[in-house]
Amino acid sequence: MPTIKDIAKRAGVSGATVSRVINNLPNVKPETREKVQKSIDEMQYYPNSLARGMRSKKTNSIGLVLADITNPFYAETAKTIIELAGRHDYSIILCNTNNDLNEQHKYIDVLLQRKVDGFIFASVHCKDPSLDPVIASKVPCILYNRRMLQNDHINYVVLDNELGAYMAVEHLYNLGHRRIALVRGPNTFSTGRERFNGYLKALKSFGLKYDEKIVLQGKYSEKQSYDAAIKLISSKDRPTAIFASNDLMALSVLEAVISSGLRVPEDIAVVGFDDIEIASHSAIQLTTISQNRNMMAEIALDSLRKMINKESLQLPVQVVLKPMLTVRKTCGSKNPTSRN
Amino acid sequence: MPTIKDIAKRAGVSGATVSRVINNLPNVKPETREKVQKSIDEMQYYPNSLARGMRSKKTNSIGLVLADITNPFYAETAKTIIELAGRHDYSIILCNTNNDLNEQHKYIDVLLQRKVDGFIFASVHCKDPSLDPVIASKVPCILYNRRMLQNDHINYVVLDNELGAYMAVEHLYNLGHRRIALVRGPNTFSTGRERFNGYLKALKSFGLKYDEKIVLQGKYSEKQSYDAAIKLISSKDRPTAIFASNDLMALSVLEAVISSGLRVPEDIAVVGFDDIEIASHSAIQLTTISQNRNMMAEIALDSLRKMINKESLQLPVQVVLKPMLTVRKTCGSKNPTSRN
DNA sequence: ATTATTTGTGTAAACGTTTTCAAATATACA
DNA sequence: TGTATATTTGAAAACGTTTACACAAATAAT
Repeated sequence: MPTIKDIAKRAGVSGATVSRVINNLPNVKPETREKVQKSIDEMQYYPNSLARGMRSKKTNSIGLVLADITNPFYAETAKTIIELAGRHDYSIILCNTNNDLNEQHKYIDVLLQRKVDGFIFASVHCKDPSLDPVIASKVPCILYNRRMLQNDHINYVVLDNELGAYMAVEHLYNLGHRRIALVRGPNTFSTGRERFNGYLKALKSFGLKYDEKIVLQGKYSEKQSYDAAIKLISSKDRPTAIFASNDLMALSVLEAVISSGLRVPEDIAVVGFDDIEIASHSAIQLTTISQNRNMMAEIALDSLRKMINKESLQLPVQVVLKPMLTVRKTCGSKNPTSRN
Repeated sequence: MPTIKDIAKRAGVSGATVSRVINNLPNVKPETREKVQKSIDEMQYYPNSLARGMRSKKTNSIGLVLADITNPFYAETAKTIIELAGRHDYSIILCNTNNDLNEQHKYIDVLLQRKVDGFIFASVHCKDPSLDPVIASKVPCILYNRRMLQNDHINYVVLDNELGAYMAVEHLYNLGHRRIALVRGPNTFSTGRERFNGYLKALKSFGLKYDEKIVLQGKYSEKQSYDAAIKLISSKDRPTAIFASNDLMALSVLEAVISSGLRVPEDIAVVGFDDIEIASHSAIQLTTISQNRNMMAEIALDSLRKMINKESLQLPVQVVLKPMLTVRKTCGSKNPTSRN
């Protein structure tokens, strides 16, 4: 592979001049520039980004650490972030933690060695010591989708999950449901907690009493939600509606309901959370809580870029976006949200 | 950020010795090693991988260039590859081309500058000049899922798409279907071509005549398939079955059928290709062609690693895996493939 | 024509590692 | 004890860029 010196030699100039051409710096005679460019093209020269990074102390890379790329929620996020990052010449190093703190710890180690310019974490645990080295390193960093419990000074972009959950339950209540079950996410995730709190808040505000027998645990994106739903369905005082803490769980709940020979929404209504692509499919038609994922990703990346470039920016960045209720068919409403 | 010199100074040794400790090289006195390690821990030192890469001529990174991360097929692939790569200390730089040759060209440029140790392409076009620089660079490279038309010496792992398509049509034929439509993928993708050929081959072998009126184009993962299905459904000589060239297209076909008020499989049978996760959902139950994606990813990565490490390996690597028919409900078969 | 300024180019140091080579120290063997 | 050998360590060069600085050449101002 040719280096800057090879180009310099062939073009009959010094390395410095080649560098100036590569970086489009001024003070290069047009004909020199042309001569150099010709050599670059002819020799298929690709400037070594390692060497550049060494000097300039910037790698133009961002570590994207996410929970599960096969969850459409994250896939859609990753797509947007890769796209936006690319426009600003950043590459994305993708890490998939499966919500495992050990995995995350290892990936953080690697990314710190790779001297990434910034981190995006989607999604952290409420209490997440694996992030300590990142914070200590002072490398810019922002949380996405889930936030931490303490750590008041850390940047994040999240949804108002409490409000989202409230809206979901409110919708069910307005449709006449009085016994509303929750298949909730883990307490160790802010989303799990906050959506649970929204559920509680809604119950209270509508005068429904909290019944712990119909609040079951379903790990995110796991088939544990299926079992939870089966349990709910077969209980003697069966709920008329199930609110699942995310769409993947809602899909599992749907599976359970269907396989039990019950109908949605006639026998049991179902609401999800996230509005992943498949939720709108005519065979699914899941009523769910939507969020503007593109905006969320955009805010995360823009903030990160500003931190990296030391542009002025009110720190910490702590953005809480508003959710939307998207009504489809799984709750039996007569007024589905119109398609865009 | 501390460097190797800072550690050396604090531990009272030379940089060389620190390097030996970091790399677990022999010939370091145990107490020295300990002393150095202590400094490393205390100072939160992370060896600069750029500098290491400069010397060792290895970046321990692999460029994964894929068509669309929001297509579960690719998301599942990415997950496996990231996981396997991590085990061998490789990081993945993820690029998302949206099947756009220009995008791909830009990403390749970036990856060549980043001096990735290898490339995985999922998925290329039949004719794909954007790959020329990669081939010229001699950086190890393997194609995944789709291959190129000429270029006989390039490595790939693909499925026997022709056979898969044949099996899909055969299944429909055995269920009594005689008028089988195809919503096909682009001719510019090997999968589109090969699956089309398999379709043709099956028609011929079962004595069915090819009718171009029921072979429509549907871009992969686009809603164009929806329109194609609508057209098929509303044609005067309506087909009794539709074979879609991948699952995402099959999902769109299902949408079209449902929204036309027809039933699957009673009025129209549907087969897909890929067996993405959602295909097995009880609300979908898509009969489809399955492939062992994990094995495919594993072969791709293992081969690539061997090329990188210059281990002996029969080149070119050109693996064609066998597909499987997974029978569910969308064709009306009484004998679904048993779940694992 | 002389000086001042601008423009264009090259030299060399620096970025943080790894690795070769040589030197110093420790150990084995007689 | 002396020599041969093995072990442990350090100095310095190299990887491929960018950039500060110096200088030469070209242009502008007097």
